[in-house]
Amino acid sequence: MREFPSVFHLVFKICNFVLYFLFICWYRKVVEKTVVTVKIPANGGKQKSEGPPSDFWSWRKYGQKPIKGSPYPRGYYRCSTSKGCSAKKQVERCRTDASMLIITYTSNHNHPGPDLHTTNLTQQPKEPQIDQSSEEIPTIPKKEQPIMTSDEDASTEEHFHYFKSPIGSSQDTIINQLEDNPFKIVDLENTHDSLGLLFDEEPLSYPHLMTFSTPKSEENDFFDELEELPTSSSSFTSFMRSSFLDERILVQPSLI
DNA sequence: CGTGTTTGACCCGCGC
DNA sequence: GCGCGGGTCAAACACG
Repeated sequence: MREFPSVFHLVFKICNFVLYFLFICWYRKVVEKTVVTVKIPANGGKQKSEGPPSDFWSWRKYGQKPIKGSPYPRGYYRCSTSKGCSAKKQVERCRTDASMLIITYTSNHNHPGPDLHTTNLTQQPKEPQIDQSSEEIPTIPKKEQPIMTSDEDASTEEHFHYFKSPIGSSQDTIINQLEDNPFKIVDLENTHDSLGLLFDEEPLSYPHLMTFSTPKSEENDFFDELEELPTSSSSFTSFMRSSFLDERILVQPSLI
């Protein structure tokens, strides 16, 4: 009769393991997306500053599709820095706030990024440009774009505000970290209008995107947790907690 | 000539 | 099964 607790414990472990596995599947599918909103100047600018600011990767556009419910198309970019790199990103405009760019990064770079120390900001690698002659920005006619000097460009760069969401857009929620309200959860679908104001408060640095969480670390977490599996009944929740903390929003005001 | 963009066609998942 | 919407492919084209 003393076997009962051990059998029960074994079943519990198996269930725990299955839950781990299911969670990892879900986690990889959903959380591996990194959503970045970019605030661009409302008064526009020349083409160079219209696209997302450089993240030091080289991106190649491979498609563009109109999105239902949005007047702006979505551009699809693939990393061209290295062949075989599966890193992708989608660039679209906020449907309600044309000054907001929503960049969704998927997958990860499988190669080392360019050396930031040797990368001159004035000589940034080619970045996806949102050609104003195309339909990417239908609201800003090309001829009306004011010609900006390089200094204006530099100042424009400071107007880009970045936001990294630990949860993919598929959940329609983002977590916004502000000084007064660090863990405010915002419904993305309903608060596009407020995003600009929200993110104006906290400029984020872009180089984070160079090294956003990799599957390797997640795998390590996964196997590390697997090793702990028999020891704690609350390991699942702690794992989830730690995993989400690892995917915390990166806010670095150092570049101010 | 190499690289990147454009754009229509195609594929696939999902809901009805 | 069918239609729809999102994502990708690939040929044509542009550019330096």
